[in-house]
Amino acid sequence: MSTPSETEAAAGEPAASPKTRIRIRDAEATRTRILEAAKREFARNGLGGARVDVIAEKAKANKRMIYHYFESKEGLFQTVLENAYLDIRAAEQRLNLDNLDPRTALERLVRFTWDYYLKNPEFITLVNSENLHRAKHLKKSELVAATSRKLVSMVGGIVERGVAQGVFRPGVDPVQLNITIAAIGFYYFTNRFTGTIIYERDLMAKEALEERLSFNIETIIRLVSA
Amino acid sequence: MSTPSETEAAAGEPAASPKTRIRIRDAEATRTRILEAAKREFARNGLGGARVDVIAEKAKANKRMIYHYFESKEGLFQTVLENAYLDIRAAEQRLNLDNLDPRTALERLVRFTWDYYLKNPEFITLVNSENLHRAKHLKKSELVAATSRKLVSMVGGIVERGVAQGVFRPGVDPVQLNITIAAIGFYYFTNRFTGTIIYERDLMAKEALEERLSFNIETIIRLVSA
DNA sequence: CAAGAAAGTAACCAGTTAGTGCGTTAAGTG
DNA sequence: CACTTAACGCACTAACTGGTTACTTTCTTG
Repeated sequence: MSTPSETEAAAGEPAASPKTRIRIRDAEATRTRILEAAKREFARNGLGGARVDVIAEKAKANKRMIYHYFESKEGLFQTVLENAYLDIRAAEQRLNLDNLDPRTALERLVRFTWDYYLKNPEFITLVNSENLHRAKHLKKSELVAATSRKLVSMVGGIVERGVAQGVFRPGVDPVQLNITIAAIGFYYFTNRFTGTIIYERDLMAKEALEERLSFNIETIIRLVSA
Repeated sequence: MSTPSETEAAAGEPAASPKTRIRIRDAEATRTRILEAAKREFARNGLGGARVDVIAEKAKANKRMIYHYFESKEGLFQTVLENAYLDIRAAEQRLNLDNLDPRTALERLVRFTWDYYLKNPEFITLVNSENLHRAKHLKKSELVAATSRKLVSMVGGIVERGVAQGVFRPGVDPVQLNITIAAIGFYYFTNRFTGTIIYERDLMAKEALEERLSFNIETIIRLVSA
């Protein structure tokens, strides 16, 4: 929020400030604050329900700046959404599953996906909002499609290795597997409110979360086992 | 939609038209038209994005009637949502799974759930919208909770019989199983737009749908098999 | 059949909300 | 230190939108 850094070297005419210098006018920082505030607001209320004024206020930026950097409310949403996808895809790549044995790799992916949804609930709501709008914003992003391709091929690689080692059965479509891994976590979280009523159980209680994760791992392992 | 039912005996005094009598003023019919139009509009745009004027227009009713029958936009949404839940729960009960052998019963439930989502896409969007609003409307409906209880116990019964017959493994939580059956279908449909981009595949193509359904059945059967 | 009740309508309103016009101020540059 | 460029802010608006007021029409019933 506030800027704790020093203003020291600011005096010297031609820049020369080596460290984090206080910048009253910092385009990058403002842009980032807007993006961060927008993510929260869009996640909480959806694209339609989000209020531009609220985003501006929470970002401690002027509303005019939003239109300056992102053109429109939808332009802002598009950027937020694309960043969200790139973030999870990047995190998945960092898992380095190719070095693990197939079973462990798969379990790790299931666990990661679960944890990511749990710790980044905005992701789920953003995706839901985008689907309500028939993916019109995501369609414009070639980058997301490209990085997703990597994920699918990574899972494909795991399955292949598993089959080669005789621990996985052949014929499992990596795309279907991927969808299933996402589904069993995504559904649980996105419907946690209605789910708590339908199943008369606090789905977000610590034990409930642990139980579900175990169940999900079991589901996936049984699905691919030879 | 239209009222095919009998109005005949209603004659008594004047009127006396025996068949589908044109009724300029029909409270029940108007209410139903509003409900139907609202379901579509809420499903297409969510609670926040739906427009009361549009609902009135599509229902061929005056906007004032909406407030007359449902008090508010949210009141209308609540009724639409509750009806949607009651409808799927009733359809599930009609499956009569208790008379089938466990494996067939489970497969039939997976297939039904899938088909229901496919043929009633509004259900999914309504549920999503409700979760965006933290289930504040569904909380008020004791009826939905009660009927859902029946579903869970029905699945519980199937699992028990399966275990008794030695075809299912013991220890499978009916609630988790239920969630998983819903999840693997729900996720696929709710994210069909972003999914088509992410997985670079038309998820709604005929073959894709068939393939997914088979995969889902396989997933569930493997999950419970002894 | 009068009369009240219920169904239906049109015009309207007050509060919002995405988006802008235009002026101000800070930072980089020769 | 002029001068240009980019960041920033205020105040405004045109269009919407949920909800309502006041009124008309049709049905039912004592």
